[in-house]
Amino acid sequence: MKSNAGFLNSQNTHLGNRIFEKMLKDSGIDAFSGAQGRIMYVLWENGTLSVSQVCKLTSLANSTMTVMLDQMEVRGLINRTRNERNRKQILVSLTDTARLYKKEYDYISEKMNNLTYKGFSQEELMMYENMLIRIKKNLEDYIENGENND
Amino acid sequence: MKSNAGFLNSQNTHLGNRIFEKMLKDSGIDAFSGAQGRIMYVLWENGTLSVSQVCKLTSLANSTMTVMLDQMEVRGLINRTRNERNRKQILVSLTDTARLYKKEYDYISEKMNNLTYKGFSQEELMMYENMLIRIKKNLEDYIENGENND
DNA sequence: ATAGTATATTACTAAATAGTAATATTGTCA
DNA sequence: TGACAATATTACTATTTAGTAATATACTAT
Repeated sequence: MKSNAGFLNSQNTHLGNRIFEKMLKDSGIDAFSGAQGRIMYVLWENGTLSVSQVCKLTSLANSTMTVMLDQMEVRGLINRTRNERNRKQILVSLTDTARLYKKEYDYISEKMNNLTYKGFSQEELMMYENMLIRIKKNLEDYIENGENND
Repeated sequence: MKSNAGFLNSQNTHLGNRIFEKMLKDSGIDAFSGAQGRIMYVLWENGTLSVSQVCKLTSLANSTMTVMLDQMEVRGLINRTRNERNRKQILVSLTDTARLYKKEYDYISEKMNNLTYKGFSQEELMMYENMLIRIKKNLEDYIENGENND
């Protein structure tokens, strides 16, 4: 299959990240970055999670996550506690401070969506999302078992 | 507009990058990385370009580009020469060495596409690409002039 | 000629991301 | 009990990406 969708995607990621970081900064939010916001997002949506669940839901590597959680703990955004029901796991939860930022984050996300998907109908946006979900599944499947049967 | 397409996209980027880097490594390619490959890609496709054109075509920031080109020059992948017709510009061109890698890069890209868009019809893939192009335009427009008229 | 603009580099700082190898803790199962 | 697997941290290294401010060079237009 020949396509430059992957390249386009990489471009959009760079552009989008730069815009989003600037939006946060311009909104006076210096308590957290875009990358930290994405981790907070899965915690806002799902409540308390184990570290590996946060990795899974953000698609970040374990080595990345430990570093990010360290920072966020120091900045008072998350707490880490051991899961008493399965003491192998560390549970990550948002602090009250972090919870306060949800509204502002949602507002900026919406602004970001408005400019990113300008000209898209509801149907088109849903179609796009569905494709992203299918792509994600393909990539995850490959990482889990596909590497060995090319 | 409410959507988590941006979040999905960020996930797919992480997963895709990890897979692609590993594919390069597993293919024995240690002469360049995925990020460098994307810069080489626009040079393979367009021939010699000025630095700002490479920035534009990769959607990377200028500060990123200088660093990347420094590395690639040291590794013998690109040359920099001053444009004699417009001596403000530096022209970036691929070395013969870099040109040799095109076939292998294309092969790996195709493998990457096959797994990423598994289950997609030609029409769906084209639709996806078209949406990415529209999104890119929206983001570029915003960076160029939209920041001041929200 | 000079002022302003465009192009690019230099020289920083900082953050995000991933990989690896070693270690600690805990749970599971034979 | 003892071996193994799962979960997470620690302690690195390296790369990618962006921002900023200063500087150099070259073109343009008045």
